[in-house]
Formats: sequence, structure tokens, C-alpha cells
Amino acid sequence: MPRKEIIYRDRDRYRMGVKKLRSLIEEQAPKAIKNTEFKALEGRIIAVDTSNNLYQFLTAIGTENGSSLMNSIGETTSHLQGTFYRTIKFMSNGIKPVFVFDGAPPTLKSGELAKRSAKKKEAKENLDEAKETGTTEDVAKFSKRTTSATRKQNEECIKLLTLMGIPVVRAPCEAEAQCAELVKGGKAWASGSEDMDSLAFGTKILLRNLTASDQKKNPLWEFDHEKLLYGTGFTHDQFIDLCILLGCDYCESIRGIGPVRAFELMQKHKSIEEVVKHLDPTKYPVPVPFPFDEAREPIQEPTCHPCR
DNA sequence: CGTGTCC
DNA sequence: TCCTCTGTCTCAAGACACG
DNA sequence: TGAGACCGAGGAT
Repeated sequence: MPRKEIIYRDRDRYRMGVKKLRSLIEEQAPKAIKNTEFKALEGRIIAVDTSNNLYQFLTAIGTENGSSLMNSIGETTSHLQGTFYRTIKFMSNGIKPVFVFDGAPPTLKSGELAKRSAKKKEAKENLDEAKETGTTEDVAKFSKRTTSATRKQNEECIKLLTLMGIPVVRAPCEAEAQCAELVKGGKAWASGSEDMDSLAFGTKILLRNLTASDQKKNPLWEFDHEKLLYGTGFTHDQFIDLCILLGCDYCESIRGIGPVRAFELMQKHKSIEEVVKHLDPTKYPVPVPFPFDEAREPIQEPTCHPCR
């Protein structure tokens, strides 16, 4: 029991803010969100963030028995199947996709990397155990957690898209940042991503659940950056500060400050500097170190190919 | 719409 | 007492055609 | 990996 506590303590401390952001926007700037549909996107150029897509294909397509679809010599083809049909779906709806592939991940803290490899290891152990003693469902479930797209599979998808005449962009770093840059540079109308960080990167429009097959279960949402700022009264830089307070990759957040307090504090004080000045350090001590200023830079000016 | 199939 | 935040668990993750 | 549900601990009122 105590062993488990140690293992789980402080895990997922970073990158928690994104999920809070969705409900925060819904509450504070409801006009920035609207339910839309595929048909409404006809003629639009959309920068599609492909990170996670291959993972979804690999884990969702043909996995009744825990393995993927394969060609005659045993190579996995699920990622190609998924990429192909999704692209067809865009095209037949008159949508012009630009697929943006992830480059190297941004520099993470060593602690973060250690956590990830620990997770991977844990998943592997679970899988091995399931193979020994578990049901086939267990094996399928745990094998999904150990699955990840290989370099080769990424390249295969890029080749497929190129042959289909679909533009592909290789982001030097994070795909969402590159998508936002394409939109800001006028090359695309919207970002298609599941990641709310896209708004912090300044995309004008963010589309979520672009992959939805079932409109009822997974409605397609459109987030409008300008309306978001108008509704909340924030400048873009203030919005970025809010995102940092909610939790980001580059800097720890303040314990006890969640969505509600972070929003109120930013409304009142307009910057993290001022927020910190007005916090009672005995009740809400800031993390040491608390490099929030350094955390702004990779959000305001992320590494990506410039479009302007 | 649920269900099975895609390799 | 109420509100807010944290921690933990759990689950599901595509697209199509056919009936 | 992300999102919803549920819980207990504290500060807020």
C-alpha cells in the first residue's frame, strides 16, 4: 500500500492543465466554442496534427486478438489503412488537409523522461503477466499500452500521403505548434488537434474530434481563439500565463491553484508576477524553482518552420 | 442502429 | 458548511458496409 | 494519453 503511494506520487504533475482548459472556456467564454460538423468545413484547408493518430490506428484497427492488420509477410498495415481512409474521408467532404508530423519532442526534464520510461516498463510488466495468467482481453488491453508507432511506420504514412498528393509538413518539434504557425501564416484555416495547447500556440481556430466517426458520441468542436480572448478579456500573453498556471510541460504549477482560482487570480492581477505577489506564501507556496518566465518562451515562440 | 470485417 | 483541488481509478482510443 | 467519476483534505466563507 505505501509502496503504491510512492509510485504514484507526483506523477502527471505536469500537463494537467489542458483538460481543465476545456471546461474553463466553456464556462467563461462559451461563445468561443461551437458544435460543428464535417459538412461545414467544405473548402477549408486544415492543418492536421497527426501525433497520436498512428497510435490510434495501430490500437483500434483489427485488434480483436491483440494484433494489427498485416500484409502477406507479416508487416503491420493498420496505420496505412487508417491514414488512407481518413484522408479519403476529408477529400470526399471537400476538406483540404495538410498533415503535420511530429519532430523531436521538446526538451523535457529528466524527471519527466524517467516517469515515462517507468510507465512503459510497468505496462510491459502488465502485458507479460497477462500473457501468463490473464484473459485474451487483458492481453489486448495491455498490449495497447505498450504499442507505439515506429519511425518506419511514420515514414510509410508520409509516403502514402505524398503519393496521394496530400501536402505533408514535418514539424521540427511539436506538431501542434507547427499547425498553429500554418494558421497564423495564412496557409491553413484551422488546426485539427486533440490538444488544447494549440490555442496557447495561437491557432485562430482549433477543431477537436475531427476524427469522429460517430457524431453523437464524439461531436466535432470548433474553438475560436479571438472569441476566447474577447470572452475572457485576456490578451494572448495573459492567456498563456493562465495556461502556465493550469499546468504545462515547462514549469510546475502551484499546488492548490486549480482552474477556478487560476482564472480569478489572472482576471484580477493580469500576470503571473502579480499573482505570485498577492498569494499568501504560507498557504500557497510557489514551487522552487518556479521558472514561469522561461516557460513563456517556448509557448510564445515555439520551434517550428516559420510561415510568415 | 448494432455488428463484423478490413490484412 | 461549502467550494476547490488533488489523487486515484477506469476506460476507450478507426472507418466502412451490411442487414 | 485524455476524460469522466469519485473521493478526502483543506482553505474559503
